[in-house]
Amino acid sequence: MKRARTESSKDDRKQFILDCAEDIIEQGGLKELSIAKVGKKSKLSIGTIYLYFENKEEIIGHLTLKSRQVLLKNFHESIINEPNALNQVSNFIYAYFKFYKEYPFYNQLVSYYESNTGLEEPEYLKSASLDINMFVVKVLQEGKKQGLIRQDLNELEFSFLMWGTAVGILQLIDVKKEALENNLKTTEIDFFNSYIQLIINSLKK
Amino acid sequence: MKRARTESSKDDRKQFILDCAEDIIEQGGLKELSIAKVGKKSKLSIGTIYLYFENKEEIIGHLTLKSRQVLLKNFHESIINEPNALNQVSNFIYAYFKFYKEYPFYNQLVSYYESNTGLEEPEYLKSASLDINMFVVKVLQEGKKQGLIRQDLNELEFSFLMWGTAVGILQLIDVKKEALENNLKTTEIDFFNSYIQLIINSLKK
Amino acid sequence: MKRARTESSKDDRKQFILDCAEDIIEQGGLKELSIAKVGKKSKLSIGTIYLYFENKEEIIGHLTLKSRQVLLKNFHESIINEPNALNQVSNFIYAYFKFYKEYPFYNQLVSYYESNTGLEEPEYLKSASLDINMFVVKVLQEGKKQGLIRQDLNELEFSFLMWGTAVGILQLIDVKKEALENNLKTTEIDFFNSYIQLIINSLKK
Amino acid sequence: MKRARTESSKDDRKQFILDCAEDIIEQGGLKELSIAKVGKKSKLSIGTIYLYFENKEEIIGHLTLKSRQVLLKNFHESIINEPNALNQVSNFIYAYFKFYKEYPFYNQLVSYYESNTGLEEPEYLKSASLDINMFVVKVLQEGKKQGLIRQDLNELEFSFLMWGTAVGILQLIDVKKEALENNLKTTEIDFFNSYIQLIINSLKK
DNA sequence: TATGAATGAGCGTTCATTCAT
DNA sequence: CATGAATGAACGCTCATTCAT
Repeated sequence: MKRARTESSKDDRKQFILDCAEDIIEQGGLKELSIAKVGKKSKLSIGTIYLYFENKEEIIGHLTLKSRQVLLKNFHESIINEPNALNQVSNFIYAYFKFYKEYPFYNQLVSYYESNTGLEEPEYLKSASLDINMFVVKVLQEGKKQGLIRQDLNELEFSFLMWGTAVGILQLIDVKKEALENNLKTTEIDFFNSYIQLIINSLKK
Repeated sequence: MKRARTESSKDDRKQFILDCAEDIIEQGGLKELSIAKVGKKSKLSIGTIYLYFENKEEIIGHLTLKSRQVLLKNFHESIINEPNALNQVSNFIYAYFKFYKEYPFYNQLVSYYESNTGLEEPEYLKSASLDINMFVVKVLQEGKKQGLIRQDLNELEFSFLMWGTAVGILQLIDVKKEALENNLKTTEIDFFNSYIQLIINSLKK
Repeated sequence: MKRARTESSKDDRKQFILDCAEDIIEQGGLKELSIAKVGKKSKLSIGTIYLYFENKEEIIGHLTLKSRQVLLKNFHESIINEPNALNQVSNFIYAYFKFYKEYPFYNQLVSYYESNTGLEEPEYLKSASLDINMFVVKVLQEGKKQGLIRQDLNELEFSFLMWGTAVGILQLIDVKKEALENNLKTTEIDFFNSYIQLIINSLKK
Repeated sequence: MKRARTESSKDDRKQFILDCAEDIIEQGGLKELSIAKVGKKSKLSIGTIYLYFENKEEIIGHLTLKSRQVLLKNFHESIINEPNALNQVSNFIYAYFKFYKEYPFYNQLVSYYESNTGLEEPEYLKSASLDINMFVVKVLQEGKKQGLIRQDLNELEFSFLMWGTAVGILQLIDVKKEALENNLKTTEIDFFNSYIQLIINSLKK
């Protein structure tokens, strides 16, 4: 009993630290995150931060985890009340766009392991990642059942294709915003809708 | 004559420094690039580096420019002797895959300006970027003429869609290599070919 | 209690760092002051210095403030037991001479903000500066009351005149010491006394 | 003959380099002066600069010399057509004010030896300095003859007093400009005129 | 005479991590 | 559990001076 309470209060503290770290990133990007700043924001000492997390990387890992969980939750919410599987696809891709607008630092977290450590993702991150894949797979399977999606589709493969292309498109929107506006004379949202159409068309029979 | 030799030796030195910088990035990512390390690798003093480049950003800018030029060159080479425009598309997308394998740090360079400085890309980088877009546009226009590509296609928009999605797919291949192998039981190259198919299908009439 | 002790030890450390910085300036001028040198002198690491001061400027600011406070204290002490306001003037100008001999780097600190940063002095420095002016003003007012100083004197203006001329005379004594001795056949102290006479005469009725 | 021509052309070159150095200081203060910048401005190589001057200090020394010579020339010009010696004093002090406004970097040069090297001034600087003193001495002697200046005045001593106080007043005007305006509600020129009056009054019988 | 490439110690500043309390 | 002072290597960058040509 006592253990349980302690554990939970430890988790609360952990979560609190993560929230503070998130605030910092939200305001200035991943490069602004430092342990000292987390300490200041949380009003905990630096040493205490290291009591709950082994190192900075672990904090970033947990933030990544959390953001993936939030993303999946958003995906689920985006399709309730929408029976048509193809529309569901549109919906959750669009949910990703909104998610990215709300957490613009998300891709920085996602690409953290690749660009900043060269290390593999830890197991819990892989797992959260696969959860998202499985969500997509289920929607695509339902689409097949509904006869809206071509039968020869490899759902899991397509889930990876969607994941990769969506991340890339959002990065491009971020980095090339000006080029899109000046050369293509389009808006972010119109461009993203073209991307959604690209995906939808390649799913149809 | 003497002038020409001197200028060229200065350019050689510049190129040598860039090569060293590239080596460093190749081995440890953009975050590993520091002037001191370039100095060590090139066996030049720190001051000498600054004789050839005004600051670190200029080095990164040159590397980015060079990689874009190489990419465009690869694109051009990938389509000579291939008359069919749709095949040309396959070819240059695949050329991008090969390019990325050779310059795996490429995307880090691309996103450098946004994520690390908050500044816009300098004009010469934007221009090199647009050159690539225009290459793609021309191939797509030719495809329309050949009756292989749907007439309602917005070529420039599609060039951006290709750019963004291809970058994302290659990143995913890098980061999720293991997941692709373990869960999807596929190879990088097969997965990338699926991506090419996705693009080709969405171009066809 | 514990808090008080901690706070005071932090202040002690701060003061210790300032003392080390002062030593360095005293030995080689303001241009010799560097954080690394302060670290070496204090046997603290560079990082520790930055634990107590935000940046080098803050260190210089504190030294400047301290020296102004010491100067004012010396002024006060120089006039106790001296009822005659004109004598008080002589006394505190002479106190400035002694102060400058003890803190020969003083003028370098004063002109630091203008010549080295182009920035204005921070408010607390301006305030300490004005305190000194107001001390002078009070003495001059008292001199008027005593009928020793001409009634048409603008006290505040004269306090600035004294400030400026005294600084200049002491600088000259420093830089032209040899010329004073060789050409003028006088000593520092005699020359400075002539300056005091100049001031006193221009105050008299 | 040939030697003479060579020497003179060498002097021309030296002068040209000094002019370039002066331009740089004029634009950004003494701290902006670097040999590389002088090289760029003069379109001479760094090595060539070192052919004409042993080190940076020597350049600064020569600039100081030149400015003292210009100052003396201005002093002379300020008193022609003015027979009254007391007015001559006013005139040349005011000429100093104008000189300082035109060459605001002047005091930086003057105090360079003290604050930046701790070394004595070289002989040629001392000599130029004494020339200025002697100019003042002559005017003061003339004033005595004219019966306008008190007979007990030590002219040489007073020339040093003037020199020191004037430099100090101009420094104060520079550094404390804001304080003068905000607290004293006066202008530079009015304040400087008060200083002139202070000097004139202390000269009078 | 003239060049200018090269040096390298130095600068102010940051920050992940440790550890004695 | 919790603290936070302390570390020190690393960063990007500057610049007076040297020296081989």
